[in-house]
Amino acid sequence: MTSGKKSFSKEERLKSRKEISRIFKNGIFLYSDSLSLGYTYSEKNKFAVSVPKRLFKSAVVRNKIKRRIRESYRLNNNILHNYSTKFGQHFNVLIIYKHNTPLPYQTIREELVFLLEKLIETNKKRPEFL
RNA sequence: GCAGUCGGUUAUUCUGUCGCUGUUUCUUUACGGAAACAGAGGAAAGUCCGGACAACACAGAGCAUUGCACUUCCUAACGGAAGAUACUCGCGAGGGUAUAGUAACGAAGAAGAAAAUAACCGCUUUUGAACAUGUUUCAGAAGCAAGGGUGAGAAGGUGAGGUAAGAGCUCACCGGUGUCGGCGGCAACGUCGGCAGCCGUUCGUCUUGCAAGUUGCAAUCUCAUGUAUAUCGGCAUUUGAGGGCUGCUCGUCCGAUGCCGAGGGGUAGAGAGCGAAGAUAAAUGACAGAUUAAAACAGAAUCCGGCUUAUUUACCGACUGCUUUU
RNA sequence: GGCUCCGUAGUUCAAUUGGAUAGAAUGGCAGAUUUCGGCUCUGCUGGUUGUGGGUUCGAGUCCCGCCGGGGUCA
Repeated sequence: MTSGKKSFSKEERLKSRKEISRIFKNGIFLYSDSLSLGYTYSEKNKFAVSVPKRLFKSAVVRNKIKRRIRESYRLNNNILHNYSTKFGQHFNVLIIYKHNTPLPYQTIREELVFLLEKLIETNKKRPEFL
């Protein structure tokens, strides 16, 4: 695992259409003020972002939000990787943007960190799902 | 100096830390790693046009449908440039819209007498009757487009002659149409002069010329997974039932490895198409600092050429109006 | 990404070749009826025809540009 480096390459992206629809069908969702996090268990940590076209018509705004979320995941994914190497549990994670105005980078990063820690705590409580 | 018109250019750059996509090279048994280079726009947008490219079964002919229609030049085509004419907005520089033909046919609601073969009111002459004997009233005949209200549009306009009253009925000037000739222009057309007949407007059908097969990269092809050329019924039997994502007809082509119907099964991946940006959950970024400020509109998915729309800052060129000074 | 269709009262739909005040049901409001409410009856209200231009004497209708909402294709 490349947990020491702050990278976000093709390997860590959630690409398969099947996996994403599995999250929507069977996944567990956690919420913060402006983000939703859906996840399932898997063999490797993977990550994807979605910003609905319903909220922002402009492609420029949608791209900007996606880049902010992806960047904050890249800088903070060691939270998830450290947990995985310790307990041997991996996740497919999907982040959906909910807020109807584009938020600055700082607040997005704080909310994402909050959600990732919440994800780890709920799984610590329920190890029987392994 | 201020306000404005038209045309054009520009669309940040640099440093540090971390990171993404592609190509090439090096390295490694392999996973991988390192370096170098390249990495959104003037509109990438809207999808409004046209073309390339691809598939479909396009020989060809006729009919229909749709679109376009001033002139010259450029273009593969859309379209563009420069002009012409008419209308229109602006004090102006300038901007916008339209443009083939008129032989034939049709329409123009309400209002108005009448919407093109114009007599309702009215004007004039005349016949008869009435009694109030008149510049009268009533009834009839004939002539008249000068006046009237309506309307987007009313039978060329003004003046004079003329007449019972009137009228392009005649004349002068003006406007418009057709035609002949001169001059200018490659041309559309402009301008000058002569002649003709006095000449309404809008729209549609129609006629002429040119162009157009349809569907679209989620097209299409290959591989992998899966599988089923399953099964049943009907049609047709060598001439034509049926068949086209291709407007209709003729013709042509396919046609038992056929067509139609019933019934039920499987895939949701990869590559080519696809590019010196080139992905396939889809890259071109985040933070800090500097540049006096980095801002507007906005993010490539087959490519190219236009059109239209959105829009910031700075600058350049040509020109217009107003004001002040010389 | 391509192709394609549609925007009329708060809601569901009409409106002849372009022809006059854009109509109907339902809803809302007021009144009558009832002890009160509902049902019922009567009257009123409600539209810049998505938006901006153009053609025309006249545009919901025809033409062009924007805005918004669907459908479809592998």
